[in-house]
Amino acid sequence: MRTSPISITEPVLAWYAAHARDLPWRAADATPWGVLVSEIMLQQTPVARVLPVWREWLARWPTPAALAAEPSGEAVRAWGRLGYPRRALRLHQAAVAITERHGGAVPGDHAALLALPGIGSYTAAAVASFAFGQRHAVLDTNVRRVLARVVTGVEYPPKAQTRAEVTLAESLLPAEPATAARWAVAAMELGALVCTARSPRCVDCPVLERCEWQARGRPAYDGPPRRGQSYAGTDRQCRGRLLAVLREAHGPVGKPALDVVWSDAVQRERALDGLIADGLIDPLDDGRYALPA
DNA sequence: AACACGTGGAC
DNA sequence: TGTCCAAGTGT
Repeated sequence: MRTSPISITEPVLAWYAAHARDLPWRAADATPWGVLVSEIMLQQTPVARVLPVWREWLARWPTPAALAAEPSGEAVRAWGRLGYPRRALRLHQAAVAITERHGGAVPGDHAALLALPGIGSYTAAAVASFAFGQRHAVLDTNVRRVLARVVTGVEYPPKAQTRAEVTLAESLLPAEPATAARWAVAAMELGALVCTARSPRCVDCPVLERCEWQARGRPAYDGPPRRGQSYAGTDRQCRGRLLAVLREAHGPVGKPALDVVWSDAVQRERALDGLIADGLIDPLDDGRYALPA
């Protein structure tokens, strides 16, 4: 452990001031709701794909109450092809909860955020930090990779987040809340732009001289193979096809319209049942199917 | 703790 | 072409 907080945070903050991307949810006029929507959309999803959808959402639903007033199916439809559509459903549920329990204002309290559907440890810390300027360890995949390299000296963090990582992230947090919040977003940005998973741009790194991975000669990852997620032919792909039919339809659709998008009937029924169980598709009394009301 | 959960761009 | 990966959460 070759770290004192100042030695890493200072250069990263300076680098961020000069190289941060100009993203709308970081603008001075961004609301906590805008930040929250961005954080949910960005889960496992690249910035470039989120940008246009985020703009549509914020223009259409500028407040949690505006979204809560619409059927959840509208959220699912407007989610488009971002993937993991249950996020849209949970964001709608969160909007309802915020409207009912918090008077329509996104809570700044970490515990209150954590209690909202679809918001876990990372997102609660991110919203509290980015939207409310609070001091929290914000540990996402970018930050975990940066710390693994710079501090621990290995190419990739462990598969599952460890207590040690949380402790390390907390130990690096600047004392001032406002500075801590800037460090949180700066460390993420460094991971997203410079300390990337593949082909890191070490020549552009503000902490190259303090990087333990660099000091060790950038040894390649040595550990159990990192999970490769197959997709073609899976229930996931089948669910995606099924839901796409509903998203693109104007109203309810009959069973045949769903049947034609997947040939394996057993798998198709299983996937449809799953979508219904998840609340992403409503089976109507007349035998047709629709996005949820 | 491991697994399910979408989608598409990059190499 | 297939693999890897992108600001995780819920079970």
